[in-house]
Amino acid sequence: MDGPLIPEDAQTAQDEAPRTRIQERNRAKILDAALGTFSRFGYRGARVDQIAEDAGMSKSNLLYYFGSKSAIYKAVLADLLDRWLAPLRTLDPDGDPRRELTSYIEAKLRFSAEYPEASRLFANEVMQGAPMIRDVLEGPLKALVDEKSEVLRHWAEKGLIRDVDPPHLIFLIWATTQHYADFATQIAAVTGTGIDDAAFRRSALDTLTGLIFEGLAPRA
Amino acid sequence: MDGPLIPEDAQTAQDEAPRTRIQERNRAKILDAALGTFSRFGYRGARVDQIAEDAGMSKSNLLYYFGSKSAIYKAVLADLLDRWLAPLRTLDPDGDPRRELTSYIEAKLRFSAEYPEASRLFANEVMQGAPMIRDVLEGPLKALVDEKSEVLRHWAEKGLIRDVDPPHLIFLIWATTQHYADFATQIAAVTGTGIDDAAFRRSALDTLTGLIFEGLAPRA
Amino acid sequence: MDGPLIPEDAQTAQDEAPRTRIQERNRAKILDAALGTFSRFGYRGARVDQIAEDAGMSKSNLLYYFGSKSAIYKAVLADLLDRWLAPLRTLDPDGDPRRELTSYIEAKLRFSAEYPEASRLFANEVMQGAPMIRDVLEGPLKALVDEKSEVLRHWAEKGLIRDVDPPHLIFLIWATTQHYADFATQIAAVTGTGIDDAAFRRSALDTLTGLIFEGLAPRA
Amino acid sequence: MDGPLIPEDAQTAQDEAPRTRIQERNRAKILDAALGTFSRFGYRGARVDQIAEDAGMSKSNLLYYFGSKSAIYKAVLADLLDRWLAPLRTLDPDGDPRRELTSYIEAKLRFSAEYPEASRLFANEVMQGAPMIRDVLEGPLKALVDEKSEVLRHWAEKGLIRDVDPPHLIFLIWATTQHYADFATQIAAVTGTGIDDAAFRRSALDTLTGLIFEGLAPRA
DNA sequence: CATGAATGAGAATTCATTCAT
DNA sequence: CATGAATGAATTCTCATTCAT
Repeated sequence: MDGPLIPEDAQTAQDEAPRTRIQERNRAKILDAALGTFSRFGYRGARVDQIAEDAGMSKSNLLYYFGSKSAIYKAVLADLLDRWLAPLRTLDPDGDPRRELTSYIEAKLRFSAEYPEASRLFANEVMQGAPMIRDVLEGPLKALVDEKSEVLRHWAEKGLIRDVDPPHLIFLIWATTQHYADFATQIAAVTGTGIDDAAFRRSALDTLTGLIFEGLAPRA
Repeated sequence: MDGPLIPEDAQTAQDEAPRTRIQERNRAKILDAALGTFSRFGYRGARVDQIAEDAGMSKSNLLYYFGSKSAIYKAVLADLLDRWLAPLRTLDPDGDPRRELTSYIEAKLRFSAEYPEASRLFANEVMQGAPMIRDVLEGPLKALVDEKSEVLRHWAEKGLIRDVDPPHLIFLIWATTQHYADFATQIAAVTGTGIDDAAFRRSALDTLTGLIFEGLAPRA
Repeated sequence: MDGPLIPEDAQTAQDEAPRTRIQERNRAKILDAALGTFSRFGYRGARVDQIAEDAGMSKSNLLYYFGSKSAIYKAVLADLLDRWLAPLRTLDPDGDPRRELTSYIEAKLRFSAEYPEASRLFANEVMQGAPMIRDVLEGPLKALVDEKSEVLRHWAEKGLIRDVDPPHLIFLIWATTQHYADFATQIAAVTGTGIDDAAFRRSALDTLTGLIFEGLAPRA
Repeated sequence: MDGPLIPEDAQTAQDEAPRTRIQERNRAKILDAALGTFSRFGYRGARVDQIAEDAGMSKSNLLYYFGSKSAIYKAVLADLLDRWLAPLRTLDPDGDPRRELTSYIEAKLRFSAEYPEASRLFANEVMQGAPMIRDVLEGPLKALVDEKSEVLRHWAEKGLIRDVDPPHLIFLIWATTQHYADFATQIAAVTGTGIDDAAFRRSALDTLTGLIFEGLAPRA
């Protein structure tokens, strides 16, 4: 549960080659541009030309760094998966449930606000059946969910929270927090603003935690 | 707020051409196949060939019915939009909040279970910036959300529910109920089952309504 | 030198079938529409759909009358070829050169004004190498030109006109008179009017005959 | 009245991209092949495949140079328009009318002999309504004709030529000289030779100038 | 007579990728 | 490192023609 969730392509890895400064920078520019394009159009819809242009280099040069379109896609996915999962990992069994969950939700909302494209790319990949990351979902992710479900059950047993089905609670948090990134267009159409607005993010967090906790809290 | 949300192409609609039996059947077969393909690959990723094959006809014949890929896409979208929105429309201001919201959530979950592809297609369209249905989002959808937000505020004033930000509550319901369709792959990877399983749907509904209402209910 | 220059397609001819009133009318509508389309776009550029639409019938029905696109084209060409050649045929060896040539030029200009599309279609066919009417050009047309060249030479011998190369004179008349139909767009762009304007046609005729005859007339 | 009549596509021109040797050669090969094909079949009838084949390169590579069929067509037209117009520009008001007009006619005949395909392409474009070059016809071309018409009127006033309607004289020259290129097929069918034959060109020029000038010359 | 349904052979582009320099 | 040149395998869409009714 430590290393990268997706192993880099052998082709790309080139363990021997200690990357130069310029290589490092170009790889970063490519991954950044690729994230933007893939998140907007999905894997098949994205064009290598556009990624290259956005990255400010020739298509040929881009393919010099990543041998193929799919290699870029995989690299981008690998890059974001770790960050996507990180927040859940920090959920502390020994912490106060309300505090722990609130800070988790807050972290997820922040992620949606800061990396909406990553969120959308992830959603896209999963919606298409997770062809590239199925292994990650069935392996590390499932393990993590199982582990944290245990934490929730543990809390319930101790009477700290009401007894709910842990996975469904986790899904609710994932769904709602991602929604602000993935459906930003719809939200903007309806409310005129979005998650990148601080006040809006605040009210989203308040409403969300309000709903969740007033429901979770054991009654007197 | 009655007619179809997306007007059919003038070209297609023409003089209200009374479609023959065979036309009706072929159009249906095409729309059905198209929904499957578009929902899996998005607009750009979908191939007309495949839609035709899934619909059991030649590509040429398919294009005899719908002049272009984008025409098919629009027709599919128009078809689903109405169904997607229908449940919210039925929310009755004079009904009991718990009963009303529960049946709304149930309807949405049922939609996710019965038409997961439609749900994913909708999500895909919105995630790409809603190029085709932006008007619908900013017009009819916004109007509907505004209207139902009033209902929620009304209920809060009467002390029937706790005072929450209505749009965020609506987003939460949308997000969670769609999640079961859109992220079915991830859910299956983690839980081994999904929304098409009756028991699972039951527990999803219970957990969801449990969380929402115990939090919405005004305290003594 | 009597029958039609292009024999009708065996397929179309159907000697046995004495055409009904309605058949006759539909054939005429088709030929008319076809002339318009072929003259605008050339053979390859023309679309059967459009001809059918212009003729006010279904594509299938059109193909019931003429078995194929090329059959329509041939029929149109045959129709116009005779009319195109007719004027030259009337040049009378025993008439007054000035009167004969003037009325010939006038007839050609009238043809350009009345049937500009026919003129353009003919031009188009010839410019593409006359694939359909090469036989007519090398046979009947050459014969006719030879015959009338003799007339011109005869006139020259009798001292009625100056001695010029007959074919070049004929070409000059063909070229200039057709120009007003074929290059109508260019002429309109430059002069703001065209051959369909009576005054313009008059001045074209006057200038043309003026140039030709003051040059042809033997000097004292 | 100096720069190219049709501005190159912004896309292509970009930063005055200094073309490499190989680019220059390939562009030339393409334009050459395109001229041949377009002139034979017109815009719609021409096939990109064939142009590529004639240019000795793959269709893909051709499209690497010119992004689309229409871009090639425009480039070809732009290339030829200037050359088509050039001769008229040189008509010198202070020169001797007979000498000036003769050398103009000679230049036009030479153009027809050397670039019959260009002539036919131009004719084709105009006959279809000049969709691409209407602006040129209504602007630069009209201006040029107006200017040279003044020259002719000026000559007439000075008694150097007979008083004729200048535009019609210009049309006569255009029509006849182009005729030898555009209707080469017909001319060959009738005479057995054509403008590419030196003797034939000579007799065409003599007959033409003979006709025109004996008519233009003021009588004693 | 007439039309709707269906199709296969094109035709123009698009696009990831390879090659040479 | 970097880029221009080149390509072949798709991919959408067009269009004349055939078939069934």
